[in-house]
Amino acid sequence: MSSGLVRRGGGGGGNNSCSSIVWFRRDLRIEDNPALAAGVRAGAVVAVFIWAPEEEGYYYPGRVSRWWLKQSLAHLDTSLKSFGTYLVTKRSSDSVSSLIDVVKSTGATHLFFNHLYGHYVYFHFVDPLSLVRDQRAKELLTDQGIVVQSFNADLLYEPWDVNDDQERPFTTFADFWNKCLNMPYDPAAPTLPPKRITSGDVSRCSSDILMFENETETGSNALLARAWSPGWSNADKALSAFINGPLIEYSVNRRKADSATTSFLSPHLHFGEVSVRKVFHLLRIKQVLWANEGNIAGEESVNLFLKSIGLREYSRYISFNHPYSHERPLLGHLKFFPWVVDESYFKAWRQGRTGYPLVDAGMRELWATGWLHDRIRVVVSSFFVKVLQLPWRWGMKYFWDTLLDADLESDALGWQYISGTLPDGRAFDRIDNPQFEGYKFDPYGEYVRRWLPELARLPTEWIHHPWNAPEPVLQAAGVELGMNYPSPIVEIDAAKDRLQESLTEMWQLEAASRAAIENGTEEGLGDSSESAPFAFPQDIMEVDHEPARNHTTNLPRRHQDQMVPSMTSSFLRVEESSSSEHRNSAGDSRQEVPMNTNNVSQVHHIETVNQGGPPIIVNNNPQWFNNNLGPRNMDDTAESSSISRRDRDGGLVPVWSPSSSSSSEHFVGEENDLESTPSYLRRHQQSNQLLDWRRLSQAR
DNA sequence: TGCAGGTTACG
DNA sequence: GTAACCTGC
Repeated sequence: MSSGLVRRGGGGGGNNSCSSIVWFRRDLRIEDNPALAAGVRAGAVVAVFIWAPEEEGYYYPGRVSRWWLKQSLAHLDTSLKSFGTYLVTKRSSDSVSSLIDVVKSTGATHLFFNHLYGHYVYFHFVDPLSLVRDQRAKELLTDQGIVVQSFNADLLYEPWDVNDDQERPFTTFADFWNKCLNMPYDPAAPTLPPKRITSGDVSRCSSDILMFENETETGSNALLARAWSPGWSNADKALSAFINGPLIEYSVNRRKADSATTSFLSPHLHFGEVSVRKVFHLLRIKQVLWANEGNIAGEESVNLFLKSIGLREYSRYISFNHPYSHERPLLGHLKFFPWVVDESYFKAWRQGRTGYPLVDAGMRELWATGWLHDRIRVVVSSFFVKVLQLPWRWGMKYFWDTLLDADLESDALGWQYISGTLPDGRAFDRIDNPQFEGYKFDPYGEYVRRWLPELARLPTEWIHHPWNAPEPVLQAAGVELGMNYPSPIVEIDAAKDRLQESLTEMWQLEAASRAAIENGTEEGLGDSSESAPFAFPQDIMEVDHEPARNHTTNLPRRHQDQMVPSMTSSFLRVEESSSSEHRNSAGDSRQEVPMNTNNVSQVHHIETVNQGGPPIIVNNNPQWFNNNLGPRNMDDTAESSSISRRDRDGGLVPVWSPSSSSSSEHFVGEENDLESTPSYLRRHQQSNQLLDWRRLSQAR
């Protein structure tokens, strides 16, 4: 494996300069990579990637996402070789112990890595937030005598640096983004790649071969390489191509479902192949240029594209401030929404057999390519939540499993926005009509015809509502509704009525639970303890199933936001714990941050039958995250925060603690939430506590 | 210029 | 559905 061409300093050569481990994660790039730059500055570098999908718990990456990762790592390795070293790869179920192994076998004295801000669902450590895990990694390695330093490479501004006038986190996107654009200091300017990288001593550090796909998957992935070129230098080319090409027309074209006028940067950004700060930087240059030229449309385009960058930032911001946002609605009342638990609906949606052409075209494109235009993501997810009224987390999980740019933070934000569970999200009771949206995003029906060949001969007049087409028209087009293309599985009008009823029920339950709390009737209408576990059959991906129709009565409904059926292979069962256990596990012991605690008792994963995939951790009670979160090593908030502004890299990271956003009226509904006894909102009174990581690492 | 009425966008 | 925005009198 060590075919390193130019292994300068290899084989014990790093005699007087120290050797650093650079831990690559979702920052698979050479350019503008602060951790790598720090390693190069310090001396010799051992570049490491650790594949530990078990640490993603429930969110094992989907097939196409793994394909991308594989290509991206190969690309990175090739680059590193040309710079003078190569990528050490490790297969692990525990990143931190693998890091320690690498430290021992290379004699490294430093570890550098870049922050992740996302959700993190690791069974052993039980943390909702990557930063918390990273802090723990830092402490363990510091105890081993390693100097550890971490950096921001993924965001324009660290989440804890963007606050309102009262130093509280924002709860709406527009305010957040406005603040970002008007910060007193610019985002750090992107840096150039190092000139060369001196390799650390990797002679005694073996690499593992990483398996990212099985044989079937290799076949399914064969076509991806035609459309996509993963890897950081390709990402850079894609960025230039977009900025010098389609960007100027972005404001005009961005709504077309079918167009190639979006940036296609999202998978590159997800894996950190391109630095968002570089994107921002180049956009600003164009913005200034076009503003000077009086090019209004160009300026507008930059602003709009910047906004989508801003949404990505905001998704990390939300994850940081609300570590459960991938699991549960940010507005508590949605917990009482009676979701329709109907797998045949779910299946029809996945297979693109809902009877609504725009939705179906989107779902088939997603399945076939792993890609979906942003507008169509909104259409299919909105249909999922509002028309089918399926639990939003199912849809989110399906996106996670199928999207090439699957990104838990962005997708959680998107689904919550669609579900109306953000203060600035869409209204609950708004149903978008796929027929009208069809003519908006795909006015000539070209997109539908591409993905639904059975409708290809239908005239544009009827393409988005074939159920209204006269029989002779259908016949001429070879369309037999209910036979080769389904009739709508749910009528929009019926969905509207049903949605109204559900919302009424939701508000009633919410009021009742509020009343129960005020009366001290503790559990009130608590739903968690009585929601039955939800098992899923294995046939989910079959293609030839005729979706069930006309479920107008007796729809199975649940009030809890169910755990997601696994799309890949698993048959899952969740064992409930008693609600008193919930309270206990959640309510106490937050001062201590036990290290290396195996909280099996809190984790209700009982049965996972799972073919070759990673162990899947199942839990439908998000509280289990809570019990070992907590501040330690706190600094004075104000002081630390001012330091962090001056010295952005490698220094300050706050210990996660719930944000103060619940004091905003927006989240007030959650405040009295009985099921979420230890609700992150309940603990909002605390502000983010800052921890000086550098202090830890300087204890050398 | 000011207002009514229509249109668009909405993270 | 609402609020900002545009248009025509």
